Amino acid sequence: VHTTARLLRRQGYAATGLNEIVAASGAPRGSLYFHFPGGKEQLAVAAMRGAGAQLAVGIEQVLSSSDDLGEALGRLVDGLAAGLEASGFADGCPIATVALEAAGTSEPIRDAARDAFDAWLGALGTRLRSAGFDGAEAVRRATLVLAAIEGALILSRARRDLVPLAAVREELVGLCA
Amino acid sequence: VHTTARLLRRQGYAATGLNEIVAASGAPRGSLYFHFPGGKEQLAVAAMRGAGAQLAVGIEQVLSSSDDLGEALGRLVDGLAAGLEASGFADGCPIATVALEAAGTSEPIRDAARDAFDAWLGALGTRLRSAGFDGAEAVRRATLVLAAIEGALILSRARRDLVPLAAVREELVGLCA
Amino acid sequence: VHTTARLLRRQGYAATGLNEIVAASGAPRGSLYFHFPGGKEQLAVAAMRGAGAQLAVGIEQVLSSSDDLGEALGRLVDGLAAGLEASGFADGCPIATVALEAAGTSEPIRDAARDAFDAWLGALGTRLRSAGFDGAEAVRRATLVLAAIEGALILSRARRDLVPLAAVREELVGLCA
Amino acid sequence: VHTTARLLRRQGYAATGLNEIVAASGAPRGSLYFHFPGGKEQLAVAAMRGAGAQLAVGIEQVLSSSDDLGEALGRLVDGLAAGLEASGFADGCPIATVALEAAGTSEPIRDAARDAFDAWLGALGTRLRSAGFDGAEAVRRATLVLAAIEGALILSRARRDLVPLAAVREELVGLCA
DNA sequence: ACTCGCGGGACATCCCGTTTAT
DNA sequence: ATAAACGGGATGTCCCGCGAGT
Repeated sequence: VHTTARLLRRQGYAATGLNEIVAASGAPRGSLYFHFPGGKEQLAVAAMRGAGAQLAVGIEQVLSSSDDLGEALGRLVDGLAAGLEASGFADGCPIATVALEAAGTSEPIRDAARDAFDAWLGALGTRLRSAGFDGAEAVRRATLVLAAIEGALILSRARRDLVPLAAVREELVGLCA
Repeated sequence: VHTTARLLRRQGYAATGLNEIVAASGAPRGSLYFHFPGGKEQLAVAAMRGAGAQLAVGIEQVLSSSDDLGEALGRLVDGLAAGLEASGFADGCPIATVALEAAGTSEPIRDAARDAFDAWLGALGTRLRSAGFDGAEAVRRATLVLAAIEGALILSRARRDLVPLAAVREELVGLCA
Repeated sequence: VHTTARLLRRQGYAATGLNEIVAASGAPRGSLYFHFPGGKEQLAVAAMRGAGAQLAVGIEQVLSSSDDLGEALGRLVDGLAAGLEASGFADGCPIATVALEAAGTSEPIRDAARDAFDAWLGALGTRLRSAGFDGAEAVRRATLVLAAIEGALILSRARRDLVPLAAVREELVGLCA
Repeated sequence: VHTTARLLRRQGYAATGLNEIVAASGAPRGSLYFHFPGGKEQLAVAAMRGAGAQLAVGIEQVLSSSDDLGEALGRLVDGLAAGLEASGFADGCPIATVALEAAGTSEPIRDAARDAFDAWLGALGTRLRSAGFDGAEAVRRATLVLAAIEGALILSRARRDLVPLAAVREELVGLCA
């Protein structure tokens, strides 16, 4: 399950074979359809929900690590950038890749993606409100922050350097200071 | 070729079969490897470069359609949002989907994605400079704008509504006014 | 066990999965290999022997229901035809389907099939002798009757109508009057 | 294709794997779905139609090999018995096995079985009419002959001896002399 | 410039038999 | 005697890339 999340994050849904998952995880092939009768789709949903919840916790921790909003956001982007670089620009957003290719095909996967994004948006919005943004503006600004980070992860993966992430970091910190 | 771009935009690289492409396009099956000896990868690269160049032209046109920067950016997002909604939330960014899943696998595809993003970034940067941003800041702000739009397209596809795009539009317009 | 017989009669041995049996019967999955350590084969043999013995009793009852041999045979065919039609041409001979596909593979299954056929042949032979046929001729005629009925069940299932069974019924009644 | 017919005759539809067919025939695995886009079912139908037509020709030849009806029928049964014994009681009717197990599942297979049986019935009926049977009686008697032969093939395969076939042969010859 | 067919290697699914716990 | 989980093999399907034969 955890292995599935890692592979999905790097390769996406269609490019990740079930054989690859069982080979990489060491899990028994036959047990898969016992635990996940829904097959590949159900497995992907489970992996996405797990990764989404885990990252939500991480986001909340980082955002509450500093009283200064700009510093908190900066640390958030820095953490993602560090993870991306450490993996050789393989580990971007664990949800976005699958969401983009399977959103039009599978409703359960789309739901899992939406829920993950909503959780992250909620954490960002809460932090923004605690920094003085009022309700509606906090939601819009949180959406901008999340979208900009997601987009910067794509750009950085395509370029294999951290320049886009760094630029977005600067801008976001400047905006929210 | 054009059909390939449409399918890749919606389904991504691995989920799009060669049979599907030839069936949807009506093109002769055998001549594919005459025109594209590199096979599926080369075909995808061609589709991405075509779509990237086409969208670059579109971006430049919209950005130069108004002297007011905020209005120009607003129109850009509106155009993308209209296309997304018209396609039933199927047609997002024609590059991002493939870039995310194949960036770690195929270098030519990654190059094509980077070139497309660079072209769009260049158009945005030029427009920002003409609106008064100085060199380095223009590049950073252009990166923020592109990243935010890319991210908002992902969020909107996952939610099947235009709320994230609208929020990002408001924020970007406010920022660049 | 009884469920197994029903499924085997309709689908044959290889097409009937163990999962299907436990799902259809509501029996506990784990106790199957307690009662039938031999697995699927032993289960099939038990089902065949049960169905064979049950049908042997039915045949004897029908054959002894009339002093007139022709009338008795006619009732036998009528009963089978009614069962076939009532099941939507799904329930033919409970032995023949499995016998044909597994005869070359599994000796226990072949034995069970042979025993069932022998029991039915014995009942027919006894009735024919009581109607005046002498020993050797009774056996041959019983074989003809059983074979013709088996064959007619196949033809009727393939056609989804009772015409072949009716034709064979007429001929057999005429022959044995 | 021809290999498919042989395997289906011996093992039936569900027990015959596609792997087994391609291994036994030497045909390329990937070409299979080019020639038979319908997959296993279409392949089985083709095999059944081929075997049915071939056997129809054989039946007509044997039936016209003698002016004496009883002798012609005797030769027909003898030929089938010889083939059955020569194959170690593996090659029975090439249609019946598949018909029994797939008749309830696949309409194309049922159609192919019905057509084969009809062709054989037609050949038998024609021969019976030429021997003096009138129309309706010829059809009924032909049905009896075919059904008895089919049934005797089942009984002989289950017993692994030719006794049932020999008995049916005697009876049929006696009946039609 | 295009068709037909080859070729073999995945793919996701599901099966049957078993062990491990109660 | 029941249940959950293991284990690996086999299923039918379909894919992508390449040749001969026009």
